[in-house]
Amino acid sequence: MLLLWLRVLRRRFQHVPRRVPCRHSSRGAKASRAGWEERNKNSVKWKQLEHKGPYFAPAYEPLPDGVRFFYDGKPVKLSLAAEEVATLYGKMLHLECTTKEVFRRNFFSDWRKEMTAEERKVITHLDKCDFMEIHRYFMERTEARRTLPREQKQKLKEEAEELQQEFGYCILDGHREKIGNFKTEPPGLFRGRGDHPKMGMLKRRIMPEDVVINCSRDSKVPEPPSGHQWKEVRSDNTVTWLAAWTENIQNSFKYIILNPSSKLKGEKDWQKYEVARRLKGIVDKIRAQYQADWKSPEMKKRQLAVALYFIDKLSLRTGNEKEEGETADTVGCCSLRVEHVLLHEKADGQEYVVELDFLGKDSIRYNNRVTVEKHVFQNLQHFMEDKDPRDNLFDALTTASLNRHLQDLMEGLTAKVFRTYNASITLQEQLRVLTRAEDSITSKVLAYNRANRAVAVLCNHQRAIPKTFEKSMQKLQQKIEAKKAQVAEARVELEKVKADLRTLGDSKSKSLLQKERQLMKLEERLAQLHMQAADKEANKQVALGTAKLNYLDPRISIAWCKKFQVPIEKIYSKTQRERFAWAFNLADEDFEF
DNA sequence: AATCTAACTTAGTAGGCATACA
DNA sequence: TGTATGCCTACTAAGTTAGATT
Repeated sequence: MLLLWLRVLRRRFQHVPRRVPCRHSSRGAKASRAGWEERNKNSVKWKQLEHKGPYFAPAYEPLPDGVRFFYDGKPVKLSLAAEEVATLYGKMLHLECTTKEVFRRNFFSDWRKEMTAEERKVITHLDKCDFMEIHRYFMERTEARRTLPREQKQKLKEEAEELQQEFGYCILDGHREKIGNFKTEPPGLFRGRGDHPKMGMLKRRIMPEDVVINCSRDSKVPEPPSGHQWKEVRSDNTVTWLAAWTENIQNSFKYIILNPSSKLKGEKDWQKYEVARRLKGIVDKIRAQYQADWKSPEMKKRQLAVALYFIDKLSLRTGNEKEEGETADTVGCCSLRVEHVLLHEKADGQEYVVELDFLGKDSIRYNNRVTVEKHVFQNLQHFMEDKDPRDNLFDALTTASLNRHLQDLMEGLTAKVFRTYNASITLQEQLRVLTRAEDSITSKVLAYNRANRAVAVLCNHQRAIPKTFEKSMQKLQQKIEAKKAQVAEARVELEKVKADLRTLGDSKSKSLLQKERQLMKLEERLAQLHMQAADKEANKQVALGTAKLNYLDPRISIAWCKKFQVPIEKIYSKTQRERFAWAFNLADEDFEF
């Protein structure tokens, strides 16, 4: 107990890098020194790093006098601290999370901590709190900003740009690089995903005193805001972050990091895909091995073989253990429980069907039925025998042991590489199947999106159905109906011209040709609309962006664009092109993943 | 060997913004 | 010229991995 407490204390008040010792610290044993220096040399991320430190969220601005908080029907003037937290809740009143019991309980408990003793005595039930005026005030403010005259908006934009120029860049090894997030996160109420036990807790304001600055020794050290000081200034060139602080919800670090367009990030991205390409070279061997291991007499080996099969075939995440009660209950491959698996000897006319149904990352549901080999099926039956629904399916397996095994198979191989590999190889293959050189650019882009979608489905990248989906779908249907009518009309006209032609001779043959061409065009357009509608429906719940940004080797897409003369702008937005800048010189039209 | 956790990648969403449309 | 629409980006939560510690 005491030990635990000490650990918590240390976690709270120190910020000691544990992975790589500070490069200036003296080393003990001489024998380990060479190894350390070797490792350290590889892990040096920069020689020079200079920046202005984070930009802090604006101080709290008290509510104007006309905006009141009511308790039990009576207006109550809150202390500044209590008022600030009340506004955080009031702003969110229109969101569903404020109706959730856990959210309300956590919020109220944390809010009471900010109250004066006096307030705490009076405000004892959230049900009796009325934030309506606060809510209205913030909604009106948002609305006012939205309807600001053009030149005012322009001015705000310029101010934002100025801020970006001042705080949004750093110097890294002589190059001016964009920072990803140069602002500290403002205080707010924690919005976990899914059934998060901590939703509604107060995420406290970050002060300069919380922030560790990382920059090179000889650089201009950023100035803390006046009257304040940094928690620490250090110079650790084995890490890539510029500043860091501990957040109070999970007690973990938050970092100020570089933008994906930076050289450092780009190189890392390139490396990631190179590892995945190396996997391509030995994946057959790995598959053969895990298939053989399904028959191993060792339970451990069989569990590993079946888990790896899932990771490979279904592109599941590895699935680390999580501390119960600290986060939403979600799982990945290694943390699957018996309750997440259903075995069907026969289903949908197939033998050996496995049904997986669980909440994965971000509490997104994974629900899939898949036919497996008999050995896999029998192994699963065995793994589930005499277990409770809440027991782990792979009880003899951890992510660490899995990754250790993979590391032995190939340097740099970890479980997530399979996701990258399968995603990229699927894109390449689908592009090959779906692209027709003679198609229009529009059709080719459609084909690309379909290939992208195949990957997104594989990786289970979902999104909420867009709020306007039904409406815009209806609109598209109307367009289709209108086009159908046009086609019908064109047909009638064509028939009429044909009839005229028979009675009046060939004097109108030119008009016949014209009508035929017109009909064809309309039919083509109708077919296109049908395709668009089918695509829209298929995309309803599928998020394409995640795969595009994180799993698909950009060289595949760039090569495809070059080969089929599709402008890259049709595939990548401006920021995406900046992010993938590293790939443009590395991919000619016959690049193969 | 198990556990912890720093540092990094991967993830969905809200809302801003540009563009199409009336 | 204002409004609806759909795309894009900022934001930040939630994963993975591996070195250090116990």
